Amino acid sequence: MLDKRYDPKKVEQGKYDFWKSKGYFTAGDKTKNPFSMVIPPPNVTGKLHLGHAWNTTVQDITARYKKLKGYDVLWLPGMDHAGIATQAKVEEKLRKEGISRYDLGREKFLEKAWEWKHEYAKNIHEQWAKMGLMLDYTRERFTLDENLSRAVRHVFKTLYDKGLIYRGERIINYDPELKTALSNIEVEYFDDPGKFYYFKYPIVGSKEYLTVATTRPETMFGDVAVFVNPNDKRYKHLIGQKAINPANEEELPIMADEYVDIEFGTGAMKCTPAHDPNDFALSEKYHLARPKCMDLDAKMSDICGKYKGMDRYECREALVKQIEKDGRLIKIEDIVHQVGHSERSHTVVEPMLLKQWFVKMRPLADQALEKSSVNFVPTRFNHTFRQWMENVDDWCISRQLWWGHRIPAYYNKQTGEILVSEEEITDPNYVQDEDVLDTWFSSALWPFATLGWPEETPDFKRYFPNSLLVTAYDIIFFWVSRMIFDSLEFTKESPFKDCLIHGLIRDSKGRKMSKSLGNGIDPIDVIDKYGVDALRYFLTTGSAPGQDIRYIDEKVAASSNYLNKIWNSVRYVLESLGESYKPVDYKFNELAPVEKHILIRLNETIKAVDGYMNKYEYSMASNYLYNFVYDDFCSNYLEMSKVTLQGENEEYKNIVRTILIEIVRSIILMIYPFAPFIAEELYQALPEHKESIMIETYPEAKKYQDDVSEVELLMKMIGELRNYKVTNKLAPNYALKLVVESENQPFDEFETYLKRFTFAKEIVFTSKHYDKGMKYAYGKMTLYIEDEISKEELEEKRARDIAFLESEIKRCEGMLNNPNFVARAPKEKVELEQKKLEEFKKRLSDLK
RNA sequence: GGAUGUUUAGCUCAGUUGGGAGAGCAUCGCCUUUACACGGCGGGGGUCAGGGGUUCGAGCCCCUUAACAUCCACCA
Repeated sequence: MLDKRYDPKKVEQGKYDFWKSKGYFTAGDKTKNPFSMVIPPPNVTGKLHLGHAWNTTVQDITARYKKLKGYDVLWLPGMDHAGIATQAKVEEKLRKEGISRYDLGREKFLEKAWEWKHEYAKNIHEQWAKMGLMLDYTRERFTLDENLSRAVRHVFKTLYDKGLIYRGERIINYDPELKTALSNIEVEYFDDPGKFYYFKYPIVGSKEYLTVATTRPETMFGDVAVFVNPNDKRYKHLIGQKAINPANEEELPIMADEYVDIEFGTGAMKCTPAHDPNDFALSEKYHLARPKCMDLDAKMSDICGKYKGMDRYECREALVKQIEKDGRLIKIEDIVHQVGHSERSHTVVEPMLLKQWFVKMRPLADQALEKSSVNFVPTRFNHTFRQWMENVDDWCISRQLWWGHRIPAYYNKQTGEILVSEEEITDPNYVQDEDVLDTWFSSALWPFATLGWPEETPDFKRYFPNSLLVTAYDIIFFWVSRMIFDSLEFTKESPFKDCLIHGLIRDSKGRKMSKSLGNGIDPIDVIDKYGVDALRYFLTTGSAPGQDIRYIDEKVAASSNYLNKIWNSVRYVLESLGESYKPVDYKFNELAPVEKHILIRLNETIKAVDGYMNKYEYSMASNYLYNFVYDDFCSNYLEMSKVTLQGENEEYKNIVRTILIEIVRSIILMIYPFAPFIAEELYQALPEHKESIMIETYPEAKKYQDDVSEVELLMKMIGELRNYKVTNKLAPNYALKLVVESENQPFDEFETYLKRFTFAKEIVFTSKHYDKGMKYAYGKMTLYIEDEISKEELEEKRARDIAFLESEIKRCEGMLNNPNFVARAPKEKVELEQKKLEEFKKRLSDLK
């Protein structure tokens, strides 16, 4: 017996462990077709947030739905070592203990990092369990597992041998706090307030000077030239001359290149090849030197004279003061400009000239553009992906960290020769590269490396390519695109068939959830308050694909109320079964119209829901189910069925009970992917059930058909009579006297239902023309309310109805008189409109 | 500068090849009716951002304007 109230805590109790222990999460049934997904591996840096909850719920809904549809579902779990993020956290923890990673050394530090990993992996497992995710833990992976590491080395070596990985000195984004290189996409640009400094650069052998403006005076020690535009009339005569660098009194050649924008600043630009990518390009073009004025701590280097060792910002201030003292400062302008910040440490990144490892992107990107068959949902994200691929730069993959996959490159101590090897080289003449690889280098192999690749394992053969990948749009560049090009390069196939993209979750005001704003919401708190099913339902319904959603507490509460509604309707059905209940075989054609009607609606609903589930349109699917549950089932049929259940016809009672069970069973199965815990609880309470809902099959739509328009008329009449009472300030149970004029006698129970729902004291059925009281014309039938109704009221109602019908008739006629419509529209649509027109015309003539 | 998205009821949002504008919350009225007061029944509230076009018919398709948001690329 179910409790009177739906209690999420009680319902959730024990179910996850039960499912897991039964092995329902484990894939491998070879008699079925495979459906495979890999989880986007969360970072082992902290606890999961609402974004993870959303992402994993979408996958879990898919997995549970597909399982019920008869697939062998593999949903592979795992976690990401998250190089920079984790190392930063571990270092922060050590700092609080007063130690740095250098105090510990590489090996000891890595031990600490592994400790951290184990601790946080435990948290993540607990959260996955709370969310109810049907993950196949027998296949769980971690990006630093030996088999994944082997895949990483294999990929590195193969790309290196093909010339697609190279080591070179280029301008990269450097994070001075974490002391590592970053890739371009790990840099976030913000509008920062800054200053634009205008300095005098005296011309050698002349009294003239050139005004050069810069936002970064501290890099002046690395200047090698001043550039102007060759077409700039102001400076034409200076090209080829020399200017004095006011920072260090060195002579700089004045050179010309089209790159310089005449309009911007003073039209004269200082060139610092080692600290600016554009200047670096100029230095390549003109073979200029590339002096570095900063070291790896972002402190000023040897070439900076008295500023050596100074912090970059302190140097800026001091240098400007010095130049001002020298009388060479013209002005300082306040500006707002875009400044790059490290995605992880949030410090201002420093473009630096460093020797790093790169993936040569052009050939890989072109291949991806040409051969990718990934089907993005919604499709517009395909453009996002393609656009990025078309403009991608080479990918800097080396990181000056310890936590990660060590670069499998070895250098000959004498010759400096590079040896790349998948196996460890123990030859004492060789020393391994100190750096590790970008985390995303290994994540990019996730869909196939987790299945055993590069070995042709049975899992790899069966579950690759994956059926689906689900992720938020913010990591299409970081992850999705890289999986696609690596997969095409190494497996010759796209990594997954479909890629379902969802949005980001925001707070109730639409702001991003962030630690600094303190507006983050812990999924666990939500679960404690409303239950995990309500959270899951909230996250995956009521929004459009690819859109962001806001967390709104009231909506989770509403979800919980909906589940409570289902709970209570099921409880009622179960309680109304009685001792003697036995399911019976019934023939649809022999049922009463009310039963036919609800079964037709049920099957329409199943068809719609199943269709949308299949397209990953969970919002639409849930919407159809919701309307069915509230309107068709709870408000209408459930109430109507009480007439039979409280009546004397024992035989038909059992048919109604059978149908009620069939309906709630279908509802439970359809709500199950969204809300598995309550669904399992309700399912177990059904008179006939398997060991678990997880091994059930999804309801199948039956093709029932019949004319049930009388049932619809009945409902319409009930609605109008209720409305009539409210607008006339009559009590809901006020007993009206009704007359129903009808050509044919409506179905047997028509009167009973009408009476029960409207408290009518008397209903007269007649086939003769009648005309008294308030009139509601439905074409087939006309309803009259015989009561103390004023003339004006009647006239008003009549005028309203006539106006409505006339406008509808006009609409129908407009359509039907259009040869294009009749010729092109679907036949059913045309017929439907003809039918409607006929009915409207009849009703209008009834009124007049 | 380029791209994408958003603009629909007081608020938050749905709206499936173009074919009678919806939900939740809020609000108002009635109802302690034996599944559910985490409820029932009913109501009010929208020129679907503005303009133009295609069409018999546009929230939906095309063009355009505006506001907001996001992403990419950026000038020292």
